[in-house]
Amino acid sequence: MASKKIDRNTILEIAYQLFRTKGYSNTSMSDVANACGVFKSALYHYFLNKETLMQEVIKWVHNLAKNDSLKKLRNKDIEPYKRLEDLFKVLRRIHIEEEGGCFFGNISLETSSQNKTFRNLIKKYFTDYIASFQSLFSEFYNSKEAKRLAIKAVQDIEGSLMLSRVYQDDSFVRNAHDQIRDYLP
Amino acid sequence: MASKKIDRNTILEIAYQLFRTKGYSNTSMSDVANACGVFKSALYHYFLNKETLMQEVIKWVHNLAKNDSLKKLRNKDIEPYKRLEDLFKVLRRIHIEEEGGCFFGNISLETSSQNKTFRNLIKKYFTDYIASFQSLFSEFYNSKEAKRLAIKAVQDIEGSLMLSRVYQDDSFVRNAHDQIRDYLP
Amino acid sequence: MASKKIDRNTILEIAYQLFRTKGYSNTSMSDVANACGVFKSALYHYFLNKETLMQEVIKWVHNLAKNDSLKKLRNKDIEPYKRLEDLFKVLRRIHIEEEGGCFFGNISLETSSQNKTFRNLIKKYFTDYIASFQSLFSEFYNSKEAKRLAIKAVQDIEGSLMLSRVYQDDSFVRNAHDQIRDYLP
Amino acid sequence: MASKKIDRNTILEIAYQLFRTKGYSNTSMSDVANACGVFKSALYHYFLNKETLMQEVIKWVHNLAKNDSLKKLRNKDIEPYKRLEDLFKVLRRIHIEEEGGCFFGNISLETSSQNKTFRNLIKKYFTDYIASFQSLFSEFYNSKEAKRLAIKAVQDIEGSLMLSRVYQDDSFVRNAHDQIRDYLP
DNA sequence: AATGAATGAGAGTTCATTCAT
DNA sequence: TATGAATGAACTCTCATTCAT
Repeated sequence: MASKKIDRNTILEIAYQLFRTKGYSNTSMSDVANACGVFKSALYHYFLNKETLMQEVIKWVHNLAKNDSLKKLRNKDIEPYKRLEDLFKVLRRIHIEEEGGCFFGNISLETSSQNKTFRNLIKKYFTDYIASFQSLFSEFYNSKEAKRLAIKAVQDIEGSLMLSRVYQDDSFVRNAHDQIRDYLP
Repeated sequence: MASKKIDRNTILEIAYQLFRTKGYSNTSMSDVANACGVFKSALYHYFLNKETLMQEVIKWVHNLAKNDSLKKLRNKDIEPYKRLEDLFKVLRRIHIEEEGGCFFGNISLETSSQNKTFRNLIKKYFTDYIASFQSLFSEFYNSKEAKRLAIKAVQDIEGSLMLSRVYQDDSFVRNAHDQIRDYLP
Repeated sequence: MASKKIDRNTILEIAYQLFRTKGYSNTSMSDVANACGVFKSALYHYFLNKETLMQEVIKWVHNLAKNDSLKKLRNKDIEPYKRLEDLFKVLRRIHIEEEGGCFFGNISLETSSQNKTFRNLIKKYFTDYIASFQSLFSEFYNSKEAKRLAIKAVQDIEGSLMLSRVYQDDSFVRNAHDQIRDYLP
Repeated sequence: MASKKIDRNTILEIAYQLFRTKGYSNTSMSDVANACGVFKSALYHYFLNKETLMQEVIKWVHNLAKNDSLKKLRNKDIEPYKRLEDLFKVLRRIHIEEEGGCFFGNISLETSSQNKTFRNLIKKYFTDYIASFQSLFSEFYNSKEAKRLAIKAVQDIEGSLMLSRVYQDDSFVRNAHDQIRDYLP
């Protein structure tokens, strides 16, 4: 709790990890401050309030995914199978190794019925997520079918993450990844 | 808040609806007491604390499903297609018409990483849920394949509920139901 | 801060004294709780929030005055001069001996421009206050003139209280009382 | 909040308006900084702390009045009636048109019982205020009577401002002005 | 002078829980 | 059993103020 200079992005990253693993309601501003090694009031220098912090976290994570893993899905210089495999590798690292599952999946069920702004931001993420899968599948299917498969993929991943979380067993997620891989011809 | 004789089961039902729609952390004992028309302290006559209340709620809902909708899935006196359709009708009523999605799905992502007891109770529910689907599918497939499809079904339903919640659009759930129906030959 | 049973009216009385002497913004719920010998949270058992507490305090003081000193002003069984003198005695006790001036005067300048509800409650008090004076003066003047004098009286009292407060000198208030006494023929 | 060169007098003027309309306790250093378009910490270059700022504001306003409106009251080159009328015009502009009433009246009831320094500064203002009226009335009455009327005038003005504030009705102030005008023969 | 970050106390409020009646 | 009051910790957020740059 010493006098530490803290960076806005560092707060976002730390808050992200807490919100992802503990949930939004169950994470206090004190939790965030302590994890940052900063006084609670310092957080309010960067963010208007807890709600705003959460919104910024959501946007930040979304942006990170957009410019990295989701972007790669669309990169036609790489073989489709390889692209899928690369994404799954990232997802397994985030969702399984780091534990706590998918940030968006977790918070969507907790917050989307309470807070319209959150829901809209989460929606934007899922729309991008689905669109990226669709882009990949479009290389093999027509637009409509590609979209159907993309939705199915996201749905499968999120559903499997839930079961993996409950059963503390990665195999659900791994199986979901396998199934999605089979969408490619 | 008046002097109302309240029944233990009524508390469970009311608490269930609150936990389902608002989440566990976001529902206070005051919320429950108010919704029950009872003083907060009265709740502590029936339940040791909030955690216990939640556990009892989980068991209660599980039992209700077990003795009703899940039971029916196994009833060979009724045509398999009809059984599925009946279940989906119930699910749509609970998940969509009453809004707020699936209690177990919602709370599993919120609480299962925080509270081992909750997770184990939720696990038992999903095990029963999957087993009931498996029982149905066993009438057409071998045991292993039936289990695979059962897991897929539950996964699809929960994944689709998440998307329906985020997009405020029932079609994801309806499509999931359609897909599962197609598992039957 | 021990386990003390506290009475709602006691809270109102204690809060009244604090708000009167320290002002509304400058009196914290902790101040009130400490003065009551009660935990802060206990106050919220009786009052929704600080604003509500203040509103209830205003109503309570108004009612007290209405049923006591203001009522006596209208009592025709007593000689007019005596009635005025009795009121002034009470005012001097409250405003001067107990120090801190007039609750309504003090809070009206502090809060009436910020909070519409407060202002309306304060307005009701002053309307009653003026009406009581008017009732007395009506025994000697026509209605319109009685009202004019009543307003003048209240205005004089409040203005003199301000000067008495600033100069720490009772004579302003005493002079105001003398002037009002001269309104009677 | 941008990098603005701010002038000490500008801060005083802005702080004055805030303290006058919102009250001392209810105006934060942040409020002042925001209204000035300056960082909070910049204020501490000009003023030791909030208390000092307030003291300087009081002195500044007092000085302004002293060298302007109060000074004019004593100017025998102008007809007494005209002088009074000029003052009232200024008072109406400040108290009514700009809303929020009289700075000194407002803060005297809020702060004079809490802070001795404030009270003494406010006292000095009222002493000057009364003396100016006295100077005018001395042209028609002996010293003692002139002082009595001067006090009455200030008292009336402040009392009427309170009622005008509570009733959101200028007529109290206007009537007070009319009454004072009648002190002149 | 001025910035922008940090401080630490304290504001109002809500929480789960306990206890005397 | 049920009530209504009290508890004490924790919550979100704001305050006046300080400090390194």
